[in-house]
Amino acid sequence: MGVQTDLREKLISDYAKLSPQMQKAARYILDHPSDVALRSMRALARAADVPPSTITRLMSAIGVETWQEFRDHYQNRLLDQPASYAQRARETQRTENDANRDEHLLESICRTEIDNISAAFSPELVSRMIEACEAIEDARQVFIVGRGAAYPAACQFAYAYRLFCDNGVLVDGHSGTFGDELRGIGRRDLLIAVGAKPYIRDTVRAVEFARSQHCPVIALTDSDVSPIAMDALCKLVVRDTSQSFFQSFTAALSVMQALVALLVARGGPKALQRIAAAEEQLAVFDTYLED
Amino acid sequence: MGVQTDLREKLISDYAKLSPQMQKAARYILDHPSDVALRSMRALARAADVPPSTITRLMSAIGVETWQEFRDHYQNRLLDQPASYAQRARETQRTENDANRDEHLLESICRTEIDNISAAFSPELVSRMIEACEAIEDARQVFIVGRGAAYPAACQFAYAYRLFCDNGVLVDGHSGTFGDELRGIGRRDLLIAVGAKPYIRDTVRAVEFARSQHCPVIALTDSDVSPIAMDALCKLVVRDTSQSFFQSFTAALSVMQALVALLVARGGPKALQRIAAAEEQLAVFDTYLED
DNA sequence: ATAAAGCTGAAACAAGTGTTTCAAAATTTG
DNA sequence: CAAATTTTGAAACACTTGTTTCAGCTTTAT
Repeated sequence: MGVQTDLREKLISDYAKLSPQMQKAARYILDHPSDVALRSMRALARAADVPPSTITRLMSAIGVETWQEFRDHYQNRLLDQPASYAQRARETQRTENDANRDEHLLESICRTEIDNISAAFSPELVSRMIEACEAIEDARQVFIVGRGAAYPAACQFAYAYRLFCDNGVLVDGHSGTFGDELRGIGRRDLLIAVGAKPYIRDTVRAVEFARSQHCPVIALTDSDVSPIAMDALCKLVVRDTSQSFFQSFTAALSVMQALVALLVARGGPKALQRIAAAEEQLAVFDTYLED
Repeated sequence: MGVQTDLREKLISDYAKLSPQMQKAARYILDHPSDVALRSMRALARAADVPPSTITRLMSAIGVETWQEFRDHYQNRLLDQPASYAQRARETQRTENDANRDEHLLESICRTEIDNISAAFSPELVSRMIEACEAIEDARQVFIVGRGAAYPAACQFAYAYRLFCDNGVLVDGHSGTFGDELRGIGRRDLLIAVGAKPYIRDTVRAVEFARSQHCPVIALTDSDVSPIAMDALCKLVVRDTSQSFFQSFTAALSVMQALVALLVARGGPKALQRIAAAEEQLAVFDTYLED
């Protein structure tokens, strides 16, 4: 059962009880952990100046079934994934009885969602989000497009953005065709396009049109080579890994919300003031339930 | 120019000139860089759903002699950039000047979002989600309501749900008033209501109306005592903690997506069949961009 | 010293690796 | 429409992989 003992610690504590050759191997592993993750067992054995069989013996000595298991552990450490994702996935597949199947699925979804979010706030993405903010702040008008499953994320941003800026336009095709809504788009404007595979034709067309009018594009999508990301000023590539048939737009939504938060933070008191005004207006329309 | 050309950039810039299969491979590599460093070429090919030869061909297409060379490049990248999330968090906390203020904010948003998601998949919520699924499966019609900031989450569910069930209705007020859309709601139906503080009057009214018609309610909201959750058959209470002025709907969206995944999983092959049919229909309408 | 216990490394193994080849299929061209 | 060209994936390849086996080599205890 999954007592997630750290194999490195195990290696250290058992070190004294190992045979000389195994100690040699163990020592090399302790000194060169990344070799375990990246090189083959034989290559490691060569580097440690030890026959391959010694490594195998070392494995069983520290209570590890197979080299694969050991390597997986080190690979996950390198990726900074606290729990062995692959291993857990296998575990989940094993217990396939009907009673716990649903719980397993949800647990696995949870892990995936967290992974997706973590990846979305990687240092690289963070700096790209800051770039995106700068572009948004400089834009005359901000168009937001997202169809199908990506619509909610686009919608979320548009809704929040409009509470403190009045230059946001959600291109949703509700009011006639796309062409109408994008009319007049130009180099001083900005298009935020959201979409993952399968790419919806309308979204790609909107991006292409914007580009043809020299309007810069911020792409929130699933790949660097997504058609939406082509020639984009700023590519916000997020994971949409999911257990189900549908892609997950959780990370996309999260990034959208983060952009809003960032814009407000950078906007200072002026932004907050505008939000207050917007809220007041909504209150006038009796939108909210008073407590 | 530098021998140290970034192979990733090369892959992106040459992407358009590659053959379809190579694009498939290139795309997988771009989306899963750590697979290059950690897994074997054949394993990667399998994951990318491409024959091994395609990878070899891709190598020569981008001017790389051998897979080894390519892999080494990615391994070095992985080692150079140990920017583990936790580590980075500690680093950033040290420097507290204005330049890093944005990074800090995003960092903190990330943590909060992960917390929100984790809480949403707690054992208690998991079992409630399973209850919710059972209710949805038994319902004659499934109405989904969510206004304002909660609209995207409602929308997301409605979109996905409609791909495999035809008894879902998104109550969004687009087609006239709420009253119209909820007409005929009754004890055999189900209302899924989404909303957090500040509660929007329309949503609460919809819940009250449903209740008056003896229609059970599933509430996706921020508190057990939220007006939306009153007398609900099933309360899915998620956190919406956020660094910004706006609540975060990430957890709500995630739960919605999880519900969909669960419904599909429980629906078995029949559900998948329906999805296939829906996809086909979308293809007929030329919705998607072909690859 | 000598038998018992273990440790060690060469060799053998089945399975998996990266690469090349080649004929069929798909696409483009004339 | 057919011919020329490109693209594709299965098969074959030589080699490496992780593991097991086994005979020789310590070491140790009597």
